[in-house]
Amino acid sequence: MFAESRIAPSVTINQPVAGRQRAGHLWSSLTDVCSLLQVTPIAAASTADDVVFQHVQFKTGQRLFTVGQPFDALYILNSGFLKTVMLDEAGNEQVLSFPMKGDVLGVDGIHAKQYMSEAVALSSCDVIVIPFKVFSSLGRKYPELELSLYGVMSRELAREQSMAGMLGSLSAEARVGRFLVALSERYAAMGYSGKEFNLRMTRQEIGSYLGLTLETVSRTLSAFDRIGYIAVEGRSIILKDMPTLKTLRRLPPSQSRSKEVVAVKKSAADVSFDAAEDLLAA
Amino acid sequence: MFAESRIAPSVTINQPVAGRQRAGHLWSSLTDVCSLLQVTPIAAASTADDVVFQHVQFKTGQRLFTVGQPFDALYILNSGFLKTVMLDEAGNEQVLSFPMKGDVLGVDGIHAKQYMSEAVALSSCDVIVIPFKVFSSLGRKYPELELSLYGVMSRELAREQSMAGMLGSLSAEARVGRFLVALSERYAAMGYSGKEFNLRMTRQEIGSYLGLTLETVSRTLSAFDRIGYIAVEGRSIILKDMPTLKTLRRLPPSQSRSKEVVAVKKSAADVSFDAAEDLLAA
DNA sequence: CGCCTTATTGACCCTTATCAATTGGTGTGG
DNA sequence: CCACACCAATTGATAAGGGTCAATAAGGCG
Repeated sequence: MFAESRIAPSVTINQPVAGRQRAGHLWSSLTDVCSLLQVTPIAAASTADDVVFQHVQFKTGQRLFTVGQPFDALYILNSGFLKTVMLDEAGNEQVLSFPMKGDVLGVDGIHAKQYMSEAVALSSCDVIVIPFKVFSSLGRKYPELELSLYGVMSRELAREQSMAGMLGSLSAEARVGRFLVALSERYAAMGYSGKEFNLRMTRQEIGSYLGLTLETVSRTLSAFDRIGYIAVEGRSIILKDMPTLKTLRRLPPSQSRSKEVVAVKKSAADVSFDAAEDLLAA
Repeated sequence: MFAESRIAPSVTINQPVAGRQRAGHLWSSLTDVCSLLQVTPIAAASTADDVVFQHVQFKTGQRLFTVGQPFDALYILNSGFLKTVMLDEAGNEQVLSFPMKGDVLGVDGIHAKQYMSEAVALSSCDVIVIPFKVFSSLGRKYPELELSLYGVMSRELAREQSMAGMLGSLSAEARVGRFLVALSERYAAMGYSGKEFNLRMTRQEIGSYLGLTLETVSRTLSAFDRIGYIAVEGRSIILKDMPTLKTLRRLPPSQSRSKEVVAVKKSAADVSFDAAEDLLAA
């Protein structure tokens, strides 16, 4: 039983935390949760292995929580794929993120005591439920733990910031290119192939996430394929030129070049710039 | 001394926390900080009035911290105006926010132990420095305090999310309109007039923040003025039709209308829709 | 007082949204 | 088991929103 609940972290990182069976549900220990979060296991945590967290399964299309629902728990994704969405005043969905294994969900509900977004399963999912009350009392007991939540939120904030930067200043090609590379890196971090993978979301959802229409996403993918940066066939993607995809030139829309930094890094930048022009010419 | 350091919250909200003079610098108590953050004063805080936080002054153009600088403190803006910016790979500035009194700065540095953005003074500023070590130990002593940091970060995250939504789906007019209204509401919350105020930032900076060019910002403001939604003259703004500015129609770019919600709220929505068309016609 | 930054406005056109038609895939019911 | 319906994706035609370039005016600030 102990052996099962304490698999070596290096192994658990690349496959779902097994947890243990009890009363027909899966449960995870604090140690399991830490390894899932890639947090250096808390020294004292093993003494608290009696604290267990419940797993819940969701099928495609189901929602973990919805906008306005009272906030009471954080969720950690153990396996499967999700999207999180905001709803504007007209009820239109705007995709905010595509959480994957190890990601924390529901953080935006802490402030107003109700969730500000919705999390929708894009596949069968297994999530660990962390009641917020339990979490914060644990945080008091293990300062490293609360620091790690600060870390998670801070990272999330930084991600959202660079997302805003991207939406504000990059061309469609650059957005799609970076999106693919980001996905690739996350798959790779999970132990899957970073070169070949299947998209779990529709063009519509990608477009909503990137601030583009589904047609533009489709066209851009087709263009990338034609040029040879990738191979697409429906939702299957093979990346062939990640460096170029990652650095595709921003057509300088917010030309907010600080006058100090004008002619910086000519060589490296212009390589990807030329590549972008090829793309447009094709 | 007590009287000075514990001004009634209702008063301190609308004017800089005075703090107390000591060794040529201003200092604030924990109670002062709480009132600045609009956090319900911590019950036990008065017993900890020996904990004081240093104020620091910055002049226009100076930076509170820069990208890559080791993270060691959070900052709370006591008076003045700032911008925070990210730098892309080419060194171009992208404006992320325009912090005002009571806002917390530096949160994005927690995760990687170094600041991910820069904070630049747009006017003379007075900020309170909260060494993060001090903060987290205080958090352990006063759970309400740490909860309030969670709250701040969570709110910040939600703000950033709706910002991303706005960048991804709203027209230039809608962005500028909402920007003005948001500014207005923040000025009002600080006790200033929400109807008439001066912009503290350039068109360039507004554009960078909204994902537009300075020309588009300028043109949009001129158009608003022509129609009568506002009166502009350089950086002075008078809002004349806030409801319309706030609800200016989103030209449906990411037409991700969920099929359930199609013909919702006709009357209210179409009023602002018509208004938007007037704008474009003018 | 004069320089330099900021703002305004016009002309042009490129990128990307919009509208529309077609195909392929999947699931369901006759 | 096939036909039909439905959804995702691709691709083309068209146009407009907003970016780029440029010239001028209006402010600050040393």
